[in-house]
Amino acid sequence: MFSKATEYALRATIYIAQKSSIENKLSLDDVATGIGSPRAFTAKIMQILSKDNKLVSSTRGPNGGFYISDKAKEQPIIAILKCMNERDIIDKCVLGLKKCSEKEPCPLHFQYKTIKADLLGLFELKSIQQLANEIEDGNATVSN
Amino acid sequence: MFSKATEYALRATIYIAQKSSIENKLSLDDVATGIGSPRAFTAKIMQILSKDNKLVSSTRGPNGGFYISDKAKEQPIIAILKCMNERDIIDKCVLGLKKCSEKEPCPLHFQYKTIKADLLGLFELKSIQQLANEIEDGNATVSN
DNA sequence: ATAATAAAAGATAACTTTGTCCTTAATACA
DNA sequence: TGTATTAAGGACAAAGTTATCTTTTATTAT
Repeated sequence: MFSKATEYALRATIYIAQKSSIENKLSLDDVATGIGSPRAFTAKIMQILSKDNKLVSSTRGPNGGFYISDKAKEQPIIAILKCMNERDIIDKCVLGLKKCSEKEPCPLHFQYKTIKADLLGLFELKSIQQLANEIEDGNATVSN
Repeated sequence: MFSKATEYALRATIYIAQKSSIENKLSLDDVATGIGSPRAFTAKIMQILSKDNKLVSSTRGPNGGFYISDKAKEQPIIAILKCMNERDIIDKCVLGLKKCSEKEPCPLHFQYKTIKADLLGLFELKSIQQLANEIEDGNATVSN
C-alpha cells in the first residue's frame, strides 16, 4: 500500500510516541533498532518527520534525540501520511485512471469508494497516542 | 495501491474482454491506445498476461493480436493480480511488519483486517466479464 | 517460396526508491 | 574553550520500476 519510507515513518512515529518524552529522548539508533529499519535511511525519514518540529521534535547534541509532544500525539495518523506526501494514495483510482470520478468512473469506482472511505476513516480517527497505547498495553508491536 | 504495471494489466484485460473476440482480436496498438498506456511497456505486460494463453490469449502474424476466451472472462479479477504477482499486496501489513498476525499484531492490524477482507472480496467476486459489461453499458471506462 | 504482419524476446536506458557514507552544525558539559 | 555527542545535510550507490528500441519468431496471404 505505502512506500517503505512511509511504513518506517508510521512505525517510527508510533514508537517514539510510546517510548519517549521531552526528558527522555530517543536516539536515531534507538528508533532504527526499535522498529527494525535501516539506520541511515531512517535518519532521512526522521529529517522529514521532524522538519520544523511539527510532528516529531528533535534536538542535537548530548542527550539530544527525538521525541513527540503531548499535543502532537493527539494528531491522527493521517498527519504522518501528509508529512510523507502520501496522503493522496488513499484517493487514487485503483486502476490508475487520472480522471476517475463519479461522472467518469472506472468499473471498480463505486465499490472501491467505500473501501477508500473506510481506510480514510481509520487514518483520520486513530491518533498517534492511541496506537502508542496499544503498544504500551502489550496489545501490539511496531518491531520487525 | 498497485504498481503501474498491474494497473495497466487490469485495464488492458478488461478492455480486451470488452472489445475483442476470437474472430476480432486487438493489436498491441489497439490496447495501448484504448487504455492510454505506453505502447512498448504495455507489450511487456501483455507478454506476462498471455503467457501460456492462460488469462489472455494471443496469436502472431496477420490478423493476430490479443483476445480473451469466454471461459477466461469468467475469472475473478484477482486472477490478474496473481498473474502479475501482486496478489499478496492485499495481505501485507499496513505498517510493513513481516510477522504481523493475530498473535503478534501491529497497532492497526484488527481494524485494517476488515478493510483487507473487503478489498479481497471485491477482487474475488467481480469477474473480468462483469467489469467489461460496465464499460459495454457505458457505465464505466478504462481509458486514460 | 516470399513478403507482410504482428507478437515474443532481449538489450538497454531513464527514473524512482531505497539505502549508505561522510562532513557539517548544534548542543551540553567538563 | 575544547571535546564529546547527536541530528542535519549532501553526495553517492544499489536496486527496482517504468519505458524504449531492436531483433527474432510465428503466422497468414500472395
